[in-house]
Amino acid sequence: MTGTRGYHHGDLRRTLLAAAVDVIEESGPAALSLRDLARRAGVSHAAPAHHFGDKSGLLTALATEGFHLLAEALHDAGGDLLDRGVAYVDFAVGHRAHFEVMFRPDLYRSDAEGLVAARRRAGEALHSGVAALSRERPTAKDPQGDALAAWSIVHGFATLWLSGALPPRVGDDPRAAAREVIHRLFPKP
Amino acid sequence: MTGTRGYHHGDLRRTLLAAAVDVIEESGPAALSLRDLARRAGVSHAAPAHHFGDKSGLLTALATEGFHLLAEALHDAGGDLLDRGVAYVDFAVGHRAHFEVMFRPDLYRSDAEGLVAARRRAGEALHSGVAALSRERPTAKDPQGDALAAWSIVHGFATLWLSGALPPRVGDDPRAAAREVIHRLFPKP
DNA sequence: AGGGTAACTTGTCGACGACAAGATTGCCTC
DNA sequence: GAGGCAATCTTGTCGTCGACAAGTTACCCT
Repeated sequence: MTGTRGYHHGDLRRTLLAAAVDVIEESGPAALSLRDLARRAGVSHAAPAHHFGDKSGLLTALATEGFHLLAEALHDAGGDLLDRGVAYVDFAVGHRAHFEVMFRPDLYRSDAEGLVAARRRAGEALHSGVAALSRERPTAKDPQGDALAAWSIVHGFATLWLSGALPPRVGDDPRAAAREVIHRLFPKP
Repeated sequence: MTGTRGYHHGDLRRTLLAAAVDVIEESGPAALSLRDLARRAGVSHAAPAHHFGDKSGLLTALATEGFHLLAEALHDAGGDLLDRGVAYVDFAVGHRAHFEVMFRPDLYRSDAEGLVAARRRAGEALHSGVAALSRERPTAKDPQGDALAAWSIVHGFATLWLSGALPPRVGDDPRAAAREVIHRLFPKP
């Protein structure tokens, strides 16, 4: 059913998205080409347009998928704020292609219906982690400010890590390094 | 001398870089086209190649210029860590085109000679701010970890701000919002 | 004055994105 | 089980772009 033989591919949409992830992980979003994706999937050069409309349609789908995956990853990380922060970084490193597209709204249609919903879902998962913080640290006066600071520090660390801008001494374990960085923002007794 | 008349443009290199900044600020780096820049400057479609070799050459020059500007901005901000952090965010917002290219190494030649030097200069300006912190807070045990956390939080805030991902309630003054966020990482007595 | 060289032009090629129009297949209904 | 219908994919084409090659112009220096 998912075989590639025959006139109908069977699962071309998913195949194209997976190929896009491969290309972006190898060479970045700038190197993405619909014709190349079609070649990798073994279909004609115009086949992708049927599923995504145009290039930004494909990237919209990729970003939407990314926000859903991020929301799930944050959910699975449990209620602890530190763990959620590490999960955020872990998602960025483990789904680098999705992450690189998600925060580049000039590449896709940021007002697309499914995307808006997925982004809101991820945003809520992000905020509920900070709500847990307010419970365990009653001294916190401004949970929204805490949320912004937490989001900034994990997002910045992830972005710097992915761009290769960090000095080598940071090491090669993003989870451990992220944990230390987040710990500085919310020190535990 | 800098007039556009005659066969020789006079200052084409700078004109092209300025036009690239305009395009990127309007539509992002993905929309950049050498032929469009040439049209804006009133020269032939192949003129840019003479100055920059190819597209990544132009973006290498833009990133190099960006790192120099960032180093100067950090220097001018003075010795206080908080002020330097605000200056970092202010640079990102005020030179959004440069900033967006600088941390996207897949767009340019990250091993180019001038670029490596400029990036190191900016890195030193970033670190010397944290050295000042160690002086005023002798309790700090790990200045390199502090530097990484500080860089992460300002870089993350700037990136989120530029991507438009922040909720509207953060307001429209990036300097003030950045100051609050950084203050959470390094609270003053 | 004149030659050398940097700066710019014209011309061309292959690749890409987008669009149009046609071919094929699975499915649904009667 | 036969016909029709819609979704899926193909072929063909156009304008634009990046890159390269080869030629042209103007500045500069002695």
